[in-house]
Formats: sequence, structure tokens, C-alpha cells
Amino acid sequence: MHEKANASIDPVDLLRVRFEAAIRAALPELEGEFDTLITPSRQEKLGDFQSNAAMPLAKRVGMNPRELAGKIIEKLDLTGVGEAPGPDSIAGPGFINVRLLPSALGECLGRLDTPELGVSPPESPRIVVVDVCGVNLAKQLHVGHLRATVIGDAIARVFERLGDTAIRQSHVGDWGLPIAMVAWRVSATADAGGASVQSLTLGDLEREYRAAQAACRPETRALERVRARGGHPKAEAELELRIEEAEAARAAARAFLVALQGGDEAAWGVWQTIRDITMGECLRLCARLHTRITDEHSAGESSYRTELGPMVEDLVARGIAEESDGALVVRVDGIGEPALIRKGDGGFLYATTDIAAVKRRVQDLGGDELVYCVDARQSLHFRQVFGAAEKAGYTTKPDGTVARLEHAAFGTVLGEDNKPLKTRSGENVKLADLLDEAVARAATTVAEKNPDMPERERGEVAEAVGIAAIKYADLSGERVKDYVFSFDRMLAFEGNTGPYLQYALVRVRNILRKARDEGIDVEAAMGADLLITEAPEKQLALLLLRYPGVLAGVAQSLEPHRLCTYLYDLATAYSSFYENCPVLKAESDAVRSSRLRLCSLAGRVLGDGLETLGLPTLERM
RNA sequence: GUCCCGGUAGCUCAGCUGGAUAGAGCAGCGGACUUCUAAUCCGCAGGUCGAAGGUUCGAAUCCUUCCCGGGAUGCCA
Repeated sequence: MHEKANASIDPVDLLRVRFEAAIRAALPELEGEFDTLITPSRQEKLGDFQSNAAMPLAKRVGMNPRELAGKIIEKLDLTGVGEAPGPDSIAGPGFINVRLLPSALGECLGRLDTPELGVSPPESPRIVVVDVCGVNLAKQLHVGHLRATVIGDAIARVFERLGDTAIRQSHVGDWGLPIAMVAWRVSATADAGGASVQSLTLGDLEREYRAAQAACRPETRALERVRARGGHPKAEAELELRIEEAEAARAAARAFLVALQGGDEAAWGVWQTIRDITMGECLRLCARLHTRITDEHSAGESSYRTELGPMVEDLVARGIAEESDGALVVRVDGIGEPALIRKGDGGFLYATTDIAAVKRRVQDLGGDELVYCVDARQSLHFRQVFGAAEKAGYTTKPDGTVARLEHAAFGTVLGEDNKPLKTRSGENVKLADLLDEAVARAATTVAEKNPDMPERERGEVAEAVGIAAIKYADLSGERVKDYVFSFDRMLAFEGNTGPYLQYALVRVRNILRKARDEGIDVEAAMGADLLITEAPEKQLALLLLRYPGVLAGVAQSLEPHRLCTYLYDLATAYSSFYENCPVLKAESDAVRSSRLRLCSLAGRVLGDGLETLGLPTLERM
């Protein structure tokens, strides 16, 4: 315990040991566990860390909290860690403030300075299955898909960074009647001598998708309305005809679906082509977005098609599913609405596929934890699916351990009217257009700031800056909150933005590059004593030490925005250090070496953090 | 009706799971580029944390009720 604390990176661990000993000594009669309640100070003038333990403990033993705080600091030995405590260390109702010794800070930093930046591999790495992206066949990705892709990938990256295995799963909506409707339509067009299916773009497919939807929608409501008003017979006749046509279209689409399900070669070929067109475009965007989502991560609904029937039979046989109004449902304790898993007509529903997906992710992929990065509006759906899967025993691994299932819900992207940007509105912003706009704006800024930069590099910088701006804008807010989409907000390059973080890292790299150019032995400086004397150095050092803990907190909470906040604070602390503490022109070689090492550490943490969020980094900008 | 999620500066948002005088960015005002790149830094100004109660040494944070906004709610996915 003491050994471990001595080797710790986080000063909180060092202090906890000292405070525990002091409290035990001050209150020998105290029984049971207690918390030392050590946290970083919010205001640096008060100290670096504080313990709030005296207040609850005083209550427990019936003492005055300030008096108890006094007794604690009498026993508190901070040798080698912090400045000796005195009466001034106590403030307010009984806060105990601690100021760290520069030497202790340097030693902690030295322990952070490992190839893994203080992140130790887990004793038993876990398998975390992360649901990402959420694409549907024949539909373009729009800004609504940004979140599932970017946040999901970031969460997966955090687990990977911590030494766990992340398996991304893109649950592609590639099955069912809507898909059959488009497939039937494009196939019929091709058969009639129109455009071949292969020649279609995703944009074409999406238009066909909408057209197919419209063609298959019976306008019974409109007819009812017309009849209720005693409308014109001609209008009535026309609507009746349209309804007939729609029914015919639906019948044709159903027939196509049956052919597809039966393995009909022609139907299968059309479906495959539509799939290839959609996924090709989707994966190009995923790559451009600097995510690690690739083809191997696609597990479409179609991949469950042969598993659903047997699974449902199994649920019925074991009495987990029951009939209700002709449909089959699974009731889950604590949820009013049951999960529907089979329609009256025998068809399966999205809950069915999702339950099968839980089973596969736990029992075949070996997931210890399943994370669903999906819109918050699906919240009830996932509570039902998780509950049903648990009831069925599908969340239990072959070895008997039970997987943890979590819906990492994100808020909706809204339009200026405060309503969700919806696919059918037709006014939604395409993801590809957003990226193009971002890069175009970044290119303008790059040209202004770096007129001498070679053309090709300017392009690369613009791409990285634009993508980082968008991703950071999406990642930096609390996950569950909605936001109103705005180009200006998402493509800002100043202040608390992705490019700000990239810029701070570029400044680090510039110094290190220049040092090498000037013939300074940078490698030697990497072993230099860390002299933390100036306030900005201290601020930077204290933040650096929090990095491993922040990563762990993000994995625990599934909230990447915490890493954003941390990196922004770190970049700000570095910027302040940069302005106030000359490195290459430091007053002595020892200080210069120390600062070079501090720069290097800051750069590595920043770079590592950016990469863990999935934001591209740069050498210059 | 029931359930879920939000409400913090003019705007966009943080607030480390109950700690001290609630913090940033943008916008506004004023400073700092012959210096390691100013996509930066420093300063000023800006707040009954939706409302009212409660819990306790201490509440933006926990509990209750209410107000406002959004969402979900068995045979679409």
C-alpha cells in the first residue's frame, strides 16, 4: 500500500496515505473506514490540494471540526511531499490546505514520464463492444449520424488506450421492407431500360428511397378527409387510384423481400449492390472523420436474419416471451411497456434483432461490456432490449460472468427551429457537405496565416483543422444534451475548439524542433531534473499528473467530453507557460533542460489525448 | 395520462458525483507581436445556477412539489 503510493503519479494518492495515518493518530478510538476527501484546490492561492475530512469526522466523533483539523495537522507528516502544515493550513469550517513541494511534483512527473504516460495495463483486459455509426442502406449520412460515429469511436478509443479490447459494431439497417421497397424500385427501373443499379450514387439511392416510400404510402387519411368534407368526386377517384397503386407497390416490394429472403440470385445481387454503394460512401466518411471504423465492423441486421426465428422459439419454449393481442412480447420488471418481438403477422421487429445482437455480442464476441452509442430517443427501446436479454440469460457469458450493458445516449441535433433535423424533412445537412464546408473554411484560415506554406501541406492542415473543429464541437458538450446545429459554432477555430488544442501541440513541437535545429541535445534533456518553480510550470505539472485518472474517469462514465475539458485546460495551462516561461532562452541550462522535458511531456499528453479522442494532430499549422 | 432528459453570464457551454468568493469560450471594452508562430496571452465588465420548500456544518450538485422546453410511449426501424 505504502509502496504503491510512493510509486504513484497522482499526488492525491501520496497525500491520502499521510492523511490516513494522521487521522488514525489523532483519533485512535475511531473505528471503521473513513474517507480522506482529498481533492485538488479550485483556487491556487489557497493551496494545491485540500482535505475535507475533518467536517464529517468531527460530526462522527462529536467534536468541533476546526479543533479536529488542528489535531490532524499536529499528527500530519508531509515530509518529502508537501510543505509542513501549520495553523494557517486550516481554513473555513475545517478545510486542511496542502502545498506540494516542487521536488515531489518533479518526482510525480518523472513517474508519469513513461512510454505509456502512466497508464498501466489492466490486470485482466476487458472486451468492450461499442455500437457505432447507425447507418441505413440507401440513405446518406447526415449530421445526425455524426454523433453516433464520432462519440462511439471516441469511447472505443478510450478503452483501447486503457489496454482493453474494443470491438466496434455498426448495426447497419440493411434489412426489412423499407430496403426491399428501394431495391424493388431501382431494380424495376433497371429492368425497364433505365439506369443500371451499379451506376447509381448514394444520392440517387436516397432519392429512390424517398420515392419508394412515397409510392408505397397509401393516402387513406387524405381520402377520409376528402370524403368527410364531401369533396369533389374527381379528387376522390384520384385518391382511390393512388391508394390502389400504393397497395400494388407494397405488394411488389413484399414480393421482392420474399425473393430476397429466399435467396433469389437477382434480388440478392441488387441488394448487395445497394449495400456496397452505401457502405463504400459511409466508410469513406468514417475514414475522413479519422475514426477507426472499417468494413470489418459492419454487422447489419441482415446478418441476424437466420437467428431470429430459433431465438424467438427458444424464448417461447422457456416461457420468457408470451402472447399478447396476437403479438409476442417480453415483459420486463419495472417497465410498463413490454418489448414486442414478433408481430401478429409473424414478422420480427427491431427489438428482436437488437436482442439477438446482445446475445451475439456477449456470447460470441465475448463482450464484458456492451456500449450503445445511440440517440437518447431510443432510451425506452434499450431499456426493454437490455431487460429482455437479461431475462433470457443472453447477458451471461459462457464462463458465467454477466456483461454490463449501457446505453451511452446522446442528444439530438436540432435545426434552427429547435426541432430535430430529420431525414425526411429534406432540409437536413449532409455529413459530407459539413466536412467539405469545414475544410473549405479551414483552408481560408490556413492561407491567411501561412501564406508561405507549400500548397500540399496547406491542404493537409486544412483537412485536419476542419475535421478536428467538427469533432471537438460534437464531443465537447455533455453527451445527453441536444444542440442546435450551426456552421458558425461547429467551425469556429478560436477559443475552446479543436484547433486550439492542435495549435497548443504545434507550439510544443515547434520548440522541440527548433531546439534540435539549434543543436541542443534534446534527448539528454529528457532525463533532466524537473524544476517546477514558476506558477505556470506548476499549474501545467499539476494538470499533467491528472491524465491517467481522467482517462479512467472517461471509461467509467462513457463521457468523452471530460477528456475534452481536461485537454482544453491543459492546452490553456501550456499556452500560459509558453507565454511566461522562455524555454530556448531560459536563464540557465538546467532550467532549459527542465522546461524542454516539461514541453515534451505536455506535448506527449496532448498528442495522446487528442489521438484518444480521435482528433488528428499536426506538426505545423 | 405515464415515463425519460434538459433549464447555469447577452449567446454557446463546463462545474471533477455535497465543499470555500459558481468557471471558460464567443460577443463587448482595454492592453501585449524586432521575442520559442498572436489559431495566442493578460486585464475589465457581465449571475437571485427555472421557482419554492426540505435534508446539514455546507446545495448549481441530493429529496419533494411546481413552472418551462424537448423526447418516448405494442404490431415502422
